[in-house]
Order: sequence, then structure tokens, then C-alpha cells
Amino acid sequence: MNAVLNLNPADVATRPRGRPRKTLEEREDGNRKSDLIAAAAKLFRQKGFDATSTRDIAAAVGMRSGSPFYHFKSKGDLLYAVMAEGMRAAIEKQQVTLQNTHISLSNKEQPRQEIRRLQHHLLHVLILNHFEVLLSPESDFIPVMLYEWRSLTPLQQSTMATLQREYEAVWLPVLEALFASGQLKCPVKLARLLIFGALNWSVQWFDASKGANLDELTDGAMALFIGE
Amino acid sequence: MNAVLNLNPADVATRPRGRPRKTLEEREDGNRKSDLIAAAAKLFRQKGFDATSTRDIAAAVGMRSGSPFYHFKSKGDLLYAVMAEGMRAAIEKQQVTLQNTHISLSNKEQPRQEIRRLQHHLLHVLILNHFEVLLSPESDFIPVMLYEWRSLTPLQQSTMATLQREYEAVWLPVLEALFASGQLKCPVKLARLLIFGALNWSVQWFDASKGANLDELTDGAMALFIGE
DNA sequence: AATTTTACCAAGCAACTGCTTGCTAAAAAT
DNA sequence: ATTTTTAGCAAGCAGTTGCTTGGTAAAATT
Repeated sequence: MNAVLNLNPADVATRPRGRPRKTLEEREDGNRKSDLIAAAAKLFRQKGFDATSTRDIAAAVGMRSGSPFYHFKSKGDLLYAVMAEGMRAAIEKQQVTLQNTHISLSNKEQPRQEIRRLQHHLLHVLILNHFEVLLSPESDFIPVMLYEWRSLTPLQQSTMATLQREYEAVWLPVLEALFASGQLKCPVKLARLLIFGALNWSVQWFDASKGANLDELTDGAMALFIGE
Repeated sequence: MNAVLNLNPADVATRPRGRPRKTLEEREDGNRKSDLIAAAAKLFRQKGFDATSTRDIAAAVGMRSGSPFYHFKSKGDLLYAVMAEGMRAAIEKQQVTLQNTHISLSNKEQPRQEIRRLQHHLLHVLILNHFEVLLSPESDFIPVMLYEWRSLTPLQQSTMATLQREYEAVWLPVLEALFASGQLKCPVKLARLLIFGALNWSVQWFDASKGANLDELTDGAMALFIGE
């Protein structure tokens, strides 16, 4: 089909028309794609996936309505990109945190009895890190993932489930050790679900602007789950 | 304005047109309104508020697209009705459960030392009841309330917040007593948030069809929060 | 210098959205 | 027997949606 049929003669005569095009420098080189992901994450979290239009997202990064589709083939793919990026960053952050922890602990040859304390400390580290992933003000990625699941295709869902299992894999041995040593009284499988529920729910009530303290939060959670 | 202008002559000539109207008996008297609420709750939970069209809801109860607006003045009001009905039922159920519990306990004059056990038992009862509210297969009302908050107007939100406080009011003295007696190690304000998070999150993973047992769930939660 | 690629824009289409209007058959009230 | 009320239906309007298409200036490549 011929697109010229869709243009009225006035428009054709006035070419070049519209706003001035930005140079590549103004477009801050190649990370327009991540700009879109960040803007989408923010809007998806604020208003939900379905209530956010692709026009909203385009406007947020200074594009016209059709342009995001140059970078992502559909709105759903953009949602998936938001979640995948969120999980990627979360897993990476957790690994870094955990590596630092292991180093600082293996330095001072723990005596056998101190293993209880070590597991306790490990859970503390994991929980604090998880709160940071959930509640640090710059990241809307994970909350979007937690609450917009159903808008993914089944295939995307199972990919995300794999990433989630990877993230949670680190927790299981810690919980098992705590259960074995009697510090954790709830069976591990159920404990995992309840604990993640308690932590994840914090995105509903936590108010970052009220300057609350993630360390206090973590201490409270530890006290609740394994009684200090 | 004259509506006849909108009808083409053929339609006018063929009147009465369309499907046969149902008699009132077929329409099962006056609870079409609750039919709409129930259907909306189911769809809102399945697909989310924004992804559910008023046409979907109408079709689910065998109406035409405009007819729900006879019963509710807007889609948002229907959402509010779903949530308000959910909270109403939840509060009522909690009161009934609690009344039965108090009666069965006051029968056998508890000695002073047994107050610990009483508080323990009360929390158990509250948690089990809350799981029933959340997970019983017929009720999609509460999950909708938990996840579709932001689609309410600010005024509707504050009304719902009042109802939620009413529901949670019963929990606070129990938690305070458990904290005072050292069974609960986490400060009450934070404990409330974390505990409700753990419980509410269950709507994400609980599979009613897999015949899981709410009593086991409750025992696990008790073990996690106050260590058996 | 000529070509190709990148990163958009302008315009618009078809489908769908919440909601309104004018009307009507059956039931209830008078 | 007449009027009023109830519970819808049929049609459609105005706005929004995701997405596509044809084109193009600037940058990169050849």
C-alpha cells in the first residue's frame, strides 16, 4: 500500500515538517533503550502495566508515540525487559554482597560452635540485601516484577521463574542450617514462602521519604523469624 | 437531542428487535447486583482491574454491554463495591470466629499461668481465620482489595483504610501481650506489618486445587513468628 | 564521495474503552 | 384499569489503545 495516500497535500508541501530532530550527541549515544526501560519501570510501578500507555512511556523519554517500537517490538516485551533487568541486577548485587561477606568471615577462622552465629549472620545479610533490592529509591524493577507477573506470556513467566529460583537458591542452605540447629522452627519450604512474603510486602507500606532505616527493619525481621 | 436520528429506518421498522427479554423469574429476582459484584471480583482477580472491560463483566452475567451501568454508576464504583463487600464479610467472619473462641475459653476458668497459652491460641485462631478469608476458593474479594488499591479514588481509599484498621484492631492487643510475655521478639508495629505481609502473600503461591491444608499452614506460620 | 545504518517522526488505522441515550416489556403499585 | 417502577437492550459516541507505515536527517561505513 502507498502511504502517500494517507498524507494530505498540505503536509507533503510543507516538508520538512515537525519539530527539529535531535543530533546523536543530544540523544546521549546508545542507552536510549535503557532510558525506555527505566521510564517504563517507573510508570508501570506507579500506575500498573495496563494503565500505562506506550504514549506515556514515549513522552517520559521525549519521544513520539510510535518510536518506542523501534527499540521494542511490543509493550509486553518492554515489560519483560524491565523485569529481566531487575532480576539481573538483583542477582548480581546479591552475589557481590555474599562474596564480601564470605571473605570477611573466612579471615578469622571460626571455631566450630560459632557456626550458629555464622548462619544467623548470613541470614541477616541476605535479608538486608533483599530490603535494599526492594526498597532503594532508584529501583522500581523488582516491585514491577512482583506485581505484574500475569501480563507476561507463559514462556516469559517460566524464564522469570528460573531467575527467581536462582536468586532464592542461596537462601535455602542457610534456612536449612538454621532449621537443623533449631533456630528456625518452621519447615524450610514453608518458611521460605512466608519470609519472602513478609519482606516483599514491604513495598506496599515502606515510605522511603520518611527516612526509615533498613537496618532496623532487618533486625525486626530477624527477631520475628528466628527470635533474635 | 433526538435519538431517532441515530437509528436507521430498517431498525425502526423491525421493532421489537433483538433477543427475547428475560422474565423477572428467570432473572432470579433482586440479586443481579451481587451477581455483578461476584463476576467482577472473579475477573478483576484473574486479569486485573484495568484489563477487565465492563463488557467482560456484563457477558459473565449474561447482560449486554451497557446494562451494568444501570446497577453501578461507573466501573470504579463496581470495584469499590467488590472491595467493600470483601471487607464487610471478612470483618463479620472474624467477629464470629472470635466470639466462638472466647466462649469456649471462658468456660474453663484459666489459671493465671495459662494466659501465655491463651494468647498463643488466640493468635493461632486469628491466623487460621485470616488464611480462610484469603484462600477459600469462593472469595476473590480480598485478593482484589490487596492488589487493586490504586484504582480507587482517594476518598474510597481512606474508607477502605478505616475498614482495614477495624479488621486489624483485634490483632494488636494479642500481639502486644505476646511481646510483653517475650513470646514475640519483634516490636509490635513492625511485627504486624511483617506478619500480614507473610500471610497476604500466600494468595500468590497457594494452590487451592492441590488440596493443601490451612491448619498446617497456620502451624508453620505460628512456628515462624513465635517459635512454636 | 557514495552508500548504508541508526534512530527516530508524522500520520493514521482498526480495535477497543467507559459510558450515555432512547426506548421497552414485564412487574408492581395505585 | 391505569400508571409507575424495574431491569434491562440496542445503538452508538468520543476518546484511547497498541502498533504500523513511509519517510528522513544525521552518523557511520565503505
